[in-house]
Amino acid sequence: MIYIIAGQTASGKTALALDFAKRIGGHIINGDAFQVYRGLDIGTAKPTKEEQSSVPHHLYDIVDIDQSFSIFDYQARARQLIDELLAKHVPVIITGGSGLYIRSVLFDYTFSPSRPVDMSMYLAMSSEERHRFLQSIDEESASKIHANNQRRVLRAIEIFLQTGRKKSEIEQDQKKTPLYPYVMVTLDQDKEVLAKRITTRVEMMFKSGLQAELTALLNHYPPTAPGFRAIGYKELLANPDLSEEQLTQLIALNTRQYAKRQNTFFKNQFHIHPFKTHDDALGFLLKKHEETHNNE
RNA sequence: GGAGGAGUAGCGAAGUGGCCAAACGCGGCUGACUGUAAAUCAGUUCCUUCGGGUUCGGUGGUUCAAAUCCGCCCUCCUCCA
Repeated sequence: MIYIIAGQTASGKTALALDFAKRIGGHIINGDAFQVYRGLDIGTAKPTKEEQSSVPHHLYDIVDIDQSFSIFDYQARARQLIDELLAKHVPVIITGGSGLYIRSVLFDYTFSPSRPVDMSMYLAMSSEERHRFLQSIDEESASKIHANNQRRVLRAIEIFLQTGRKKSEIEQDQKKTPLYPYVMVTLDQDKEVLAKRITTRVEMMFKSGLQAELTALLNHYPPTAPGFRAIGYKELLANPDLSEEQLTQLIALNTRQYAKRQNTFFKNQFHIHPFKTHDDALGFLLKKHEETHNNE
């Protein structure tokens, strides 16, 4: 059984995962796109060293900030890890806020090994032309992807060029049921409560030395490194003239908007059990764990 | 006290007689999501029983018709005293 603790950023996932893991002797697997980066500690609210050593943690700090890391890498590493742990009957707890990453592990998402293809011709097209081209090779995908969503249109074209198959066709062939049995819990704070928590958290990040962390990292990595696209870092890099107060507001705003998108994704893409409090969620998870234990 | 300028939807800001419930941006809300996902994109945003109703600082006028023109009042800004 895989336990998934998801929810919006700053909702209290880390603490819940820690408590639950300790109670059942489980291992925690990171389900967060930016906590995989070494050095991004304060801004990503990564579990502290002490927390990480109190329970086995996986897939944290596995790549450098200037390395690219994608769902493809995540899926492969997470699945391998899950298989190993389950084989040893170790309960697996995935926690994080990157819904798509978690989905790609649980469901039969298939990513073909990437083969470089020349996209320059398509990059040069207008978005209308590009969308029309996609229509000509994969009508179904074109109908699902808005012409303005250039990133997705391009990817659908790229898939076709790399594999010779339509994106829609590849997805058609995938199993629709989860690959692993799972229970998923989310922590849902009221909007106002979450907004306050986010602001407080951003203020804390500055107090803990977010600026200094970034400055130190910039001695080793270029500001364009993939890891620096994370909220909390990208704002600092893009707005060197803003005051700490203004930056706090900007980061909090971006975080709130991100939290909203997370909420939509979890609510609509998974079967979830939502809870408002840490204790309720923990109680539910423990009960679930007991049930599955008795069935084994 | 005098001279100018400004007050438009949650905020910023266009509009200066009819095509205005009012462009656009931000924020808010809802949604999509299969290799950048802490990303990218879409819809929506005065009220409504969907017939309509009530708006552009306030008020009184002019006009077939006013956010737009005129009078008075209120508030804010700049300059002169």
